[in-house]
Amino acid sequence: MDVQPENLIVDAVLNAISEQRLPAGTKLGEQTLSELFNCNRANVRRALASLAAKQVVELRPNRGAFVATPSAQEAREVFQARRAIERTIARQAVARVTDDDIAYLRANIAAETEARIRKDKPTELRLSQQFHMYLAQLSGNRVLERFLAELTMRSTLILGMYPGEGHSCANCDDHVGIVDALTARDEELLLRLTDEHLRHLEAGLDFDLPPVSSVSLKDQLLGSPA
Amino acid sequence: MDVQPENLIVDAVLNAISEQRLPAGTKLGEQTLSELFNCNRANVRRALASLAAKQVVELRPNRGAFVATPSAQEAREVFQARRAIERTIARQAVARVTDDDIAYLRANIAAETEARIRKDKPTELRLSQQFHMYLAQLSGNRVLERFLAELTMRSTLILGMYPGEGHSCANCDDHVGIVDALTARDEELLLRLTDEHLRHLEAGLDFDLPPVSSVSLKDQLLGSPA
DNA sequence: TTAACAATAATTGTTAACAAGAAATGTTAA
DNA sequence: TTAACATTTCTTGTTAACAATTATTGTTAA
Repeated sequence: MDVQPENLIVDAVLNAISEQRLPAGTKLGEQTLSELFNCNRANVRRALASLAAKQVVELRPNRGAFVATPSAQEAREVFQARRAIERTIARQAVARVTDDDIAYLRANIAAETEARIRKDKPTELRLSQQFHMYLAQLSGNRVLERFLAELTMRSTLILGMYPGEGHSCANCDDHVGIVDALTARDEELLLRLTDEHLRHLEAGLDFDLPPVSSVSLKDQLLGSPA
Repeated sequence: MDVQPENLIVDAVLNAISEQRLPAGTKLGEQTLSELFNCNRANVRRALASLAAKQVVELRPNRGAFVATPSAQEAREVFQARRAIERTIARQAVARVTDDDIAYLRANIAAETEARIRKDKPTELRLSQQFHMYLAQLSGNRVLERFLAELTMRSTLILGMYPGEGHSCANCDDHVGIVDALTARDEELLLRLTDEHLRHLEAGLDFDLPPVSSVSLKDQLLGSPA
């Protein structure tokens, strides 16, 4: 059995968003995608509908599909939802985590740190998301896992739209603390650190400055006229 | 601007599931729906894809669309997710609730109680779901609201599949307690009652007895051969 | 009667052509 | 040069016909 082309498209778009190669607002034309993936438009439309259901793509009637552009309000809601969900995930994870899991998580953090030093932002972002999603898998609750998958994706979009100070180091540090709490099976500490970690992320956002001027071709071709 | 037929279909199916007129496992044929709603198959397929994204419909390749049949494991996951989400919703609600909201909620409970006495199960189910969704709206968090909409829908399917004792009265009583806690702005009590309410619902399920034999025509035509 | 097989019918999946709408381009007049 | 308008081009939305798969029915042989 071969892979459905629509899933290929969905995964490709999600990966691109995960690594911030696709900025918020980018138009996803049907013909463009159908040529890129050698498939007909029906598959493209299914893929776009699926991405829209995940709130990662916005479908404007007669206008086309665009990478979602979360507002400041949505950003707050996303992070509040993450706190609600990751709290429960953490409680489940601390009860189910094995030594192998902890080894994996530490390796993940090491790779993330290394990516940060290499200034490889895409890899760093992907690994950070992977960290959260691994805990979600660990929880054994696929409903929460699916919800969090959507929320981390939207979080990446939000981080791309409202980039405050680059607090990537703080991110790794937080993750280390979380794994330490997991290792100690200290639930109370884990819950506190998880909540604080998400608040750090949210606090680092800057909603004021950039209305994120159109990322049109002009800027990409001529560079920013400082 | 007229209404998109696909949204009509989605709403109709969701309403039917809300009132348990559509049992889990029911086949949703494309032609059947396209004739019912006087539209072409493209609209039907979009609607079914949308319902599948909400986890309310299962799409089996080359086989068609069926109302989802949540397993016992999924049921547990759904209720755990609800506890996570409704906890945060309750915290937001208690901070934002107005007297008008409380009046609405009490009227809703009254109607629910009356429906129970009338033995009007569909209305009772719909109103119970409405109660939870009103609190979700009150929270002001549309992400959580959307998640809960999916979860309440799946909960109704679950209640239909694994019906334990009819604890509808307990349901109303729980709701009364929740509104009382809201009225008193007693957050701690509210959180406790909300959590307990969801645990009551889950505890009332009976996973053992009915593998829910095919709800095929036979039973509907001949009745159960006691 | 039952089981296996064959033929038929019905349903889903795919494709391409056409219609409708929006964006881009080009033109004209102030 | 700019602004408004008309034309063209491109993109999305819709429809219907066809292909492929599955389910059903009918038949035959044990």
